[in-house]
Amino acid sequence: MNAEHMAKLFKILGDDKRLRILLCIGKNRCSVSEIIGNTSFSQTLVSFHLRILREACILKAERQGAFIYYQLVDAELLDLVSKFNEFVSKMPLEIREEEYSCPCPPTGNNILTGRYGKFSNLVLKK
Amino acid sequence: MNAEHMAKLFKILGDDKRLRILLCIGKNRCSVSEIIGNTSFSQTLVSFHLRILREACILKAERQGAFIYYQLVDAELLDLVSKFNEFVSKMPLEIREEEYSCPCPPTGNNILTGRYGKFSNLVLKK
DNA sequence: TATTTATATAAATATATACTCATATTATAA
DNA sequence: TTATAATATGAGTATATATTTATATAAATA
Repeated sequence: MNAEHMAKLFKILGDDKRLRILLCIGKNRCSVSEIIGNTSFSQTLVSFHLRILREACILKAERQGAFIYYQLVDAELLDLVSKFNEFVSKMPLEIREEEYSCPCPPTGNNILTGRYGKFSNLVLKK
Repeated sequence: MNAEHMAKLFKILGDDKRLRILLCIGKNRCSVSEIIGNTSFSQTLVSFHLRILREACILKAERQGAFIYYQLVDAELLDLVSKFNEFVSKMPLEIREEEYSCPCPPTGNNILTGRYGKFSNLVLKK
């Protein structure tokens, strides 16, 4: 596996607004106006993120009159994202919270003391 | 789909060094020393990233004597990452390059002029 | 052809993230 | 018990990324 290449893709997906733009487009073909309307992000912000997605070859653009339509280069990406969504929804809550911090170590304990992990109730193994 | 939650996970995976640490651990159980040895990252850097992965509930830690062993909380993540790897390896080269910039628009042209996209050879559609 | 609509872009700013440095903790060995 | 090995952590710094601001381009319309 190539960590560098993957990290680039993950980094691009690792922004909630960019993801919302991607999910908004889905497997369809959307004009920038539609995206702005659906997300309520500013025009410049949408264009900024669309450029990033386009330059990463995740989206392709096509002008039609005054409008520019965007769609996925490879729609399989959506299926992968969907699988990640299932995975995330099964994860411990912490990563889904504002200040996610899995209690590993949990409050009052320390990783160095041997007891941590919300679900494992680990104890020091000698 | 929850863009915010997914973005958090993608963001954590969107760092090549963190990914290399994850791939190094794989479905095994690795001491920090092993990770340092395999990656040749500094001890502090490895600990820094391990903390991030641990606090996101991606990794769990277990002390055994002086050593602390790390392993995936849910090994299915590796399968997902592997699928992403396949996807990335099929992508146009640009995202895999140092300065990835899909020629959309390509050099000399402009997205506004209607011709861009390495593989689509798009022309203006009226 | 002047104006408006749709969109892009460069540059400035704000914010978040990665990395390093110095130091602390725990366990083990001498 | 002291020293050493394994690891963690807080804080500072460097770097990258997101967002906004101001402006530009292209097409459509008046």
